[in-house]
Amino acid sequence: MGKVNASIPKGTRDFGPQEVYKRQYIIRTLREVFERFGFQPIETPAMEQLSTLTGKYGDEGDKLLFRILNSGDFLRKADAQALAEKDSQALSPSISEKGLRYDLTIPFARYVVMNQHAITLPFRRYQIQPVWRADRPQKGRYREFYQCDVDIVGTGSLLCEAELIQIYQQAFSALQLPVNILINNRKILEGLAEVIGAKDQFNALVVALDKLDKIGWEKVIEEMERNGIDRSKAEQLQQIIENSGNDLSALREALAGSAAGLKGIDEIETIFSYLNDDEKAGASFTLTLARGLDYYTGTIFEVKAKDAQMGSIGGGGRYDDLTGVFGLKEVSGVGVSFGLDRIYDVLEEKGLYPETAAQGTQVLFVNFDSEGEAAAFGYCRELRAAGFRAEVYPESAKMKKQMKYADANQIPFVILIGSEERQQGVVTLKDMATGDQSTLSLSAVIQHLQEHLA
RNA sequence: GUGGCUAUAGCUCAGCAGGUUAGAGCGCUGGAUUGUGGUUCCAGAGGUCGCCGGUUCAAAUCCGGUUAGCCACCCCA
Repeated sequence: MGKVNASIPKGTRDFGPQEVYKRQYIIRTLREVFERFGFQPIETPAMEQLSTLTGKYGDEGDKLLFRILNSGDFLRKADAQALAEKDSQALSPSISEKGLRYDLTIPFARYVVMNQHAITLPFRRYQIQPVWRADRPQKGRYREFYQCDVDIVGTGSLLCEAELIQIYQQAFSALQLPVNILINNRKILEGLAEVIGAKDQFNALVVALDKLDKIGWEKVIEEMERNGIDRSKAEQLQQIIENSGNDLSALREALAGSAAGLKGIDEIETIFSYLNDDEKAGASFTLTLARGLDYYTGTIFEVKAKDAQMGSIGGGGRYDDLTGVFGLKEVSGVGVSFGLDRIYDVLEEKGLYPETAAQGTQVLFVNFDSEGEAAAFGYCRELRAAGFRAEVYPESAKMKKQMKYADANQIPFVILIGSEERQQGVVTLKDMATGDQSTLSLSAVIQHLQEHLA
């Protein structure tokens, strides 16, 4: 076999031990919060039927789906005409029936429909798994990344929205990461479109408005015009938004002509009424927040880390009829997602990992010779039984090499058992941070470690 | 899908008005120190300069192509 270049696909990454420890720390923290709120874990397959995935994320989303080539002699069953014309898009359905999941929400909707018999609504689930998007990678954007989703389906209660805000706050508080939580309601945006008479260009309006912070009113209006919204209507929208800002009562007057808009305002007010003062302070109604995904129908959320060069690290919203496309009507759901990889990047950038995030070996036994090795192996067994993470260096290499190994792996304690120690039935314990050494019995070692390791 | 930048040792990079033998720091190996790492000193190994082609007496250096990575746009976690 020829030598192949060692590489991994664009937009994917290997994670070394230190990185995995940190990722596990984030996941552990999130899971604790999720479970505190009564959410239950599920997992779904990496691949789904392509029919489950297509058409759910808009045209853009469909392009970003990773498709899995059928096994076997797939060309024999391929659409002959599409193949002859080299029409990839038309050919695709006949040679690819499966795809990698694009998010966790659609697979969850599919799960709910398929497992109706086994779950009791309302159902609270969390799910921490990778998703894949055939995007062009860049900072904070990967082709394989983890989402950590919490959703409640089977109730339209706005208590759920309030809980999700609490979950965001408690999770990021536990991670010691300051964030802004932005909240809006799709119905309010619909109300705006209705009031200015641009109901038919709702999507264009929302996509353009979402960029307001970034590009300013002039460019937003230009983009709206490009997408068929009259300039006068766009300017009317600007007027409304500048007048009311994020003030709900002012907005209520402006949207007086829209039933949907007023309902949206009612919903936001109800949600805030459930929150205490601290919680209210950490979440802000943001009229220009407009998440693109087509299925949101009510509240929408987005989370951004404060003072960080990173897009959103979380988002979500309510979808009144998510399971409808799979044949289960009138099941409302609301949920939010945490972007693990982006949270990781921000914590890394800000140096916010606690020292306890690492979970490496705590004690290394130096290997002197075959007799010492056997003694070390036995002591190591006892330390492990006592709950410590311990290992014996597997061969009697030079002491310098073994010490370097302990150093490189940030192992805080080293135990030496040479002939002298063996004769006296003791071991030498070295604290790598201070360099201090002491000769102790194993039970004294255990006591010492219990006092000095977290 | 569109645009910009980059590619030299295991890693981070220098070298590039073309010119003999391609360098540094870190890391690695050995030694100073045959029971002591992280500091210090000495020595050593390690490169078809991403790949293909062109210009030239001569290319890591200039030109074209190609591949890969990064960044931005679109969109998003």
